[in-house]
Amino acid sequence: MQTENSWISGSEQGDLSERTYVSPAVIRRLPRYFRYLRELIRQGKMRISSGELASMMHVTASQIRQDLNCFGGFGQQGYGYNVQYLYAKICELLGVQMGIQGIIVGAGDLGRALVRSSMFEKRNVEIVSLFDVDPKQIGRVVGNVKVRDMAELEDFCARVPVDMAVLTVPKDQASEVAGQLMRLGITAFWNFTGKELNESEGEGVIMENVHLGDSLMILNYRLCQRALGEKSGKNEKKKQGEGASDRTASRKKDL
Amino acid sequence: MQTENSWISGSEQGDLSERTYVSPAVIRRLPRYFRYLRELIRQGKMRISSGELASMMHVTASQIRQDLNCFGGFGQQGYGYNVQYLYAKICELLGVQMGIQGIIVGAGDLGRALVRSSMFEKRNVEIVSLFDVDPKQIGRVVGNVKVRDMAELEDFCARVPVDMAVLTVPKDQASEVAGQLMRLGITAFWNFTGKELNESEGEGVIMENVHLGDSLMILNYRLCQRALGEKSGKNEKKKQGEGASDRTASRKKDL
DNA sequence: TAGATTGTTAATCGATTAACAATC
DNA sequence: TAGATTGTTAATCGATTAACAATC
Repeated sequence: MQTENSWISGSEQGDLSERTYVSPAVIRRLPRYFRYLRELIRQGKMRISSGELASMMHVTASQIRQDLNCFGGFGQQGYGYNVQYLYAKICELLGVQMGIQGIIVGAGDLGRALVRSSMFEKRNVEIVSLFDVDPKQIGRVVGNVKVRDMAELEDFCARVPVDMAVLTVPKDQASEVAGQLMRLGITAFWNFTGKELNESEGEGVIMENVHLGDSLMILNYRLCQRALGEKSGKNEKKKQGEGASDRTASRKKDL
Repeated sequence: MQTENSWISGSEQGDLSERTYVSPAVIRRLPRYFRYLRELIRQGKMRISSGELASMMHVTASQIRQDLNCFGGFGQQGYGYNVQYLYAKICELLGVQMGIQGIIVGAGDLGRALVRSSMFEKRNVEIVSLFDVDPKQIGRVVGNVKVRDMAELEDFCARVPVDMAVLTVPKDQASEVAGQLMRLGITAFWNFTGKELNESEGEGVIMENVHLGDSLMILNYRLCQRALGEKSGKNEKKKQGEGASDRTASRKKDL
C-alpha cells in the first residue's frame, strides 16, 4: 500500500486555469464540498471514497465523481480521494487563495454580526472596514474592525484596495448606496438588503443577492404542506407531540 | 373592457389543497414571485403580463406561465394576470395565511438582527420569544420581543404553541440545542448555525439550513473567474477603474 | 494478484424553452 | 371583431444516475 501522500505529486491532473465550461449546478455545489472537507480535516480523516462522502452528504457517489471530474481527476482508482489534497483543490477552484479584501457598508446588527463571525476568515476574505452614517456607530471597533463615517469612504477607497462590499444597509437605501460604491470603483457586492440589485446596473458588476426571506418562505411552505398532509389523513401514522396543527385560537404574545 | 376584478370570481381555478406533484425547481421560485408581486402592489400596478413580469425578473415568459400553471390558471387570455389576485394565490401556495409562531434561540447579533427586521411580519410569521443563556441578554426586550432564559424554554413551550425555531446559537452548540428543542416537540427549524443539521435527526422534522458562507464562496469564485479571464486576455475591452486585479503586495489593515 | 474505487460513457430523468391553439 | 395573451403541448436542453472499463 502506498503512503498517504505519494500520489499527490503524480501526473499533472488538469490545469485549473485552463478548464472548459462547467455547469452552474456544479459550481453551486462546490461550497458544500468545501465545508464537508473542512470538517473531515478537522476530524483528522486522511482519505475518503466517493461512496463514503456521498452518504455523509446525502447525495449520490456518481454525482460527486462527476462533479470533481469537471475539473480533472483528483482521486485515485482503488484508493479514493486524499482529503487534504481534495480540499486544497476545491479551495483553488473557489479562488480562496486570492485573499480578497472587502468592506461592510451598514454597521447595524447584521453588519456587526457578520464582521464578528468567523465566516470571512475561514474563506480568506479580509474585512478591512465597516461604514455607517450613524454617529453612534462611527468610531466603534467591532470584531477588530473600525466603523468609519460614510463620508470617508471615497478617501478610504483611494488608499485601500477594496474588492468587494457587503451591503447591510436598510432596503430603501440599497440602490443609492450601491450606486455610490460603483462610482468609487467597487464592482462586486454581497447584497443583504432584500432589494434585488441587478448586475446590469454596472459594467462587469458581480452581484450576489442574499434573500433570507426566501428561505423562510420555503420553510413556511413545507410546514403548510405537512399540515395539509395531516389534515387530508394521507399520513397514516398519527404523529405524536404535534403541537403545530391543532391549536386554540387564542394566541397572546405573552410579553 | 372588463373591470379589473370581475374575473376573479370566475370559474373555480384548481383547488390548491388538492394539487398534484409540483417540482422542487418551481417551489424554489415561488418566494421570488412573492417578492416581485409585493413590489408591484406597492407601486399600485393592477395587471401584468407574463412577458412584462419576465423582463422585470430576467426570466422567460414561458417559465412564468409554466410555473403558475402548475397550480391552476391564475391569468386570463388577452389580459394577463391581476396583480392582487396573483399575489393572494402565491401567498396561499406558500402558506402565508397559516400565521405560524416561532422562537429565536440565540440572542446574539444575528438573532437580534433577525427579530428587528420586518422579514417575519411581512410573511405573517410571529416571533413570540427570544431565548439565550447569557445573563446580559436575558430580560432585554429586542424589537418588542422579550429575551428569556433557556431554562424557561420547556415551560414556555408547554404554554405557547411554537411551530418553528430559528437557530442562531454558536456552531458548536447547534446539535445540542436542536436536540433539546426537538425533545420539547419543536419539529421545524430555520438553522443559521453553519452546522448542517439533518432532517433524519428527528421523525418528520423540517430543517431549513442557511449557509451564508456558501453564498460568499460563490461571490469569491466569480471574482476569481473574472480575474482569470482578465489575465488570460480573453476579455478584449480593457475594463477601466479595475482596482481588484492589479494591486501592490502591501496590504496593511489600517485600523 | 485481487479488491476497491475512480474516471467516463451512455441512459435516464427533469427542467426549460418554443410554439401555437384556445379564448378573453 | 381583432388583438393580446394565456394555457398547454411538444421540442430542446441540461443535469443526474447507472454501469462498467480502466487502473491503482
